[in-house]
Amino acid sequence: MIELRRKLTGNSATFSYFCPLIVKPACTMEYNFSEFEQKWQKYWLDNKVFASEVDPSKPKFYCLDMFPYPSGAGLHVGHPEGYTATDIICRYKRAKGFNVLHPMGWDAFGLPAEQYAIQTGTHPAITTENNCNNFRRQIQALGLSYDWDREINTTDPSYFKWTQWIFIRLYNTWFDKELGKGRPIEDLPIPESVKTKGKEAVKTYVNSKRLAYYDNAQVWWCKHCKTVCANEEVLNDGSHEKCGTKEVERRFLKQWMLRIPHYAERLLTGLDGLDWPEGVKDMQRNWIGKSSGAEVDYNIAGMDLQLRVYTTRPDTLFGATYMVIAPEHPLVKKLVTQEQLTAVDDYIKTATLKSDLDRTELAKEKTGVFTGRYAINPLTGNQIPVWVADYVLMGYGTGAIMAVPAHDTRDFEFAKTFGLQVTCILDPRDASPEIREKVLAGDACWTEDGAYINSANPELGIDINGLSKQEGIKTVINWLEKENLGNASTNYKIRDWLFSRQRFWGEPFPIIHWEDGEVSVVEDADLPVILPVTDKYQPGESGESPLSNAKEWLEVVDANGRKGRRETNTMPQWAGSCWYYLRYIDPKNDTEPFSKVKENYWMPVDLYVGGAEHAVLHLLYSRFWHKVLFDLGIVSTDEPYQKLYNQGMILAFAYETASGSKVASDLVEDKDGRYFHTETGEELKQIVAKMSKSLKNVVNPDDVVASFGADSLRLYEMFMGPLDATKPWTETGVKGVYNFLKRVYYFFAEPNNITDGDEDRETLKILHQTIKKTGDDIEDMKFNTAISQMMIFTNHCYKVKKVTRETAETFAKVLAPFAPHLSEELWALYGNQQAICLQTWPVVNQEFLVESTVEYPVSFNGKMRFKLKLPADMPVPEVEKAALNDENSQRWLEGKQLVKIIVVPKKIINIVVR
RNA sequence: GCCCGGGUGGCGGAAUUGGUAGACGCGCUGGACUCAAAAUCCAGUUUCAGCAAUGAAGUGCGGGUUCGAUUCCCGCCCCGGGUACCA
Repeated sequence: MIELRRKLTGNSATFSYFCPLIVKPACTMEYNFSEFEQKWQKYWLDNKVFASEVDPSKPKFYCLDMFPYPSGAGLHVGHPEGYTATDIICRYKRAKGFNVLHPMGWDAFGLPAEQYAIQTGTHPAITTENNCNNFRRQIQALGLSYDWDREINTTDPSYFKWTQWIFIRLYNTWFDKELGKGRPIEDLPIPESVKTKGKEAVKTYVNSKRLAYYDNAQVWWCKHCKTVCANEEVLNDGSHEKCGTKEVERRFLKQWMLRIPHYAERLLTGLDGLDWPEGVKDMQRNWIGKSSGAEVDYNIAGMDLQLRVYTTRPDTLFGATYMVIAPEHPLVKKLVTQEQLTAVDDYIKTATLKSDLDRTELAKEKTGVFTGRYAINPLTGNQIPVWVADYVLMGYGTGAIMAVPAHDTRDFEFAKTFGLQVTCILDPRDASPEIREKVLAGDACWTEDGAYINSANPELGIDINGLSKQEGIKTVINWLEKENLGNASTNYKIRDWLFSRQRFWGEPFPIIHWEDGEVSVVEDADLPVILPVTDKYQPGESGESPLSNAKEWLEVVDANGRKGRRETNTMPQWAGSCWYYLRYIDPKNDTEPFSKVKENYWMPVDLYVGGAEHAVLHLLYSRFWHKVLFDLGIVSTDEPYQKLYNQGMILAFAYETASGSKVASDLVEDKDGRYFHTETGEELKQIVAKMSKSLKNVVNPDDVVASFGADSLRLYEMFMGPLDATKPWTETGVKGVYNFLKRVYYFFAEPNNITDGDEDRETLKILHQTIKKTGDDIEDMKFNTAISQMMIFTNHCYKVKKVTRETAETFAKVLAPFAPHLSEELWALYGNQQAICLQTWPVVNQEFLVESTVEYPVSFNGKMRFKLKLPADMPVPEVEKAALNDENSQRWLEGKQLVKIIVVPKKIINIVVR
């Protein structure tokens, strides 16, 4: 043992300094990963090696992982994928001299702990704590370089105190449309007309401007979960994404809502400056759904009434042959004629009920009913019927439309169903003659561009025939504005955010409802409002939260003896994750959410890595809160996350029969790459599917760590393929990288392989190529190719059999971000005193990378035929000569005529012959 | 329907300001070590033809541009994700 150390450290005098760390290298030739992985994890943790503090002398790097919900099932192999990627980057950035902030925490409010409480009576806080402990243990076993002093937990009162504090800020903010920013509610100008109506009117007015408000809302209610869910939590197939059941229905309930649409434009334009995947930006743009067009007033024939519609195609106004108004539209009652009253009433009733039913009926047959009224098309002067139909939504635009059936598929379907007139005003000149004929006759719908026809009214001084679409839209809008019949207008699809849930395990709202009808927020000094002690977690059937059972907690009395009740709804799970990246900056601060100085130093997040499932909701909500905080001067940046990256999903192989039914993996037998059912003998097809308990193909990171070590798990997850790709897990793949790590250990821990003296030139070249490629690839997040380069280097070492200690140490530094435990072990084995994770990244020496000769591929007519070694600096004419005169060329030139020769220096030679 | 991704050996995947297609790994085949096995090491491995040298084909399909196309253009097919009466 001593002999070995002496050899490795090269100098017996240094021996006494050998292990300044509490840690000793294992110094055995076995790749005994479990021994030294635990040892180094303990060392990092005990010495707080990855703790970071504000240091203006260094460039900062804030690297954030989407924090997990600590479920009872523990970590799955998907978690370590993103975590390893960020860990590699953080370790690399530290080595490059950055001050790195890399925290981890728990998004721990949520349904499962609460459901478990209902079943077993165990308080969710206890379940949550156990799960967090398990998650922390599992994550620490992966050797991730988090600063654990910054760990946060959204369910901790010292955390959600500030979530409540931010809610109060939202409540006390209004959006100034002129300035395009949020401002304190005290600054809200109250119009004289409101003031004269008295105190109540002022209060109502102010409430109507707050970013957070309490109102009756038509909401989705999940009968299974006994809670409301946001629109976006109800999936296409009508099921609730949290529980998967289809027991979702419409209800009217008093709810807290946030006016996120006020920030629609800011949320949209803010995307432009962000380094995010274009796909995610597109999804957010679609979600915000900006469109521009015009609002147009239609006079109702025989009434002193106008009906306002929103259209993106004012240029098609000449083709508007009827109108449709949403069933919930406030003017329906006024509009409908006596004769149509019953029919319309009936229709509205069914329509309201219908929204309770499966909203995704594939056969979306258009329904509707005539109101008995006619509107007047302002351009044609024609009377056009006004219908009520549920294909027009109250929540978008003005809740009424002008229908242009010739050029809108929905309107066309409706017109055909009810025999309404179809007038073509866009001639599809470029379409096939058959289609064109049908469109002109009103027998087909044409939604693309064309040439305007029937689009002039000389009496009114308007004519768009012959104009382009752009000009047409502009001309009609100008005319409408001049005639005072309408104006240009912009619309957004994004709706108010339903922000309350009838659950126990969430942040209580800092709100009190007083007996006199006043609503007030809890004073900052009285925060946090903690959850009551109770043993009743069951929500009520009709929408009351479990909190309404906690009498002592619920009822409050103010100084004047006025009685009040606390808000019993709780916040949705999104709340805690909306701002957690800010709390990491200063997690123990109990006088403010975070120090301004620290915030100013660390923000924005430089890199945010997580799953694409949060592409819209979490990331949009979070940006919204951040912008409000920015407007109030609480944070220093307009956007929270500068760069975003989505890791792909890790799937597993699964098996199915010819008829498509899935077979659990333990019933599958592999015979030379073909798969058979162990019981029926039937041949099965291998497919790629999500890991699931029922398919018995779930991989537990604990098992992988136990069998192959944390470094193997880390390396495999990075080696599988590009980080953003979806890819299947294979055990043989893990063995592959495990084998690589063993080769590294066996070679570099073997004293006989490590020499003194000058390094071989070829080895230096490959070493420096490896430093360069690995560093570049880490910056590009192309970890799979970085690892393959390290494999190439290791394979080279096995060929040359000996490397210098300097080479070995340099390679250990390059490997360190990927396989930190093994690298620390080797580094200590070479007698180094300070941990490798504190070393600087090796510098690439260009001198070793320059090639003196180039091996040119020589092609004939683009087909590579042979290779030719030539000096790298040989001028092109000489390269041509050398290629043509080479003996290998003769057989390809024989009997052919040389057309030309192309030489791309240092790349290729192509000879064209005929 | 619309909006994004993506299609390369038996498998995971490399390679793009157009320049040797298949790096690296898995699997497979052969060899060394061993009484033997495991482990390890070494060699081979796109397909087809051939003992071989070598030749032909080849990056979802069909065209095009080019000395040269996985890469660029046009038209399709298939797979994955998002979204859906948003006027």
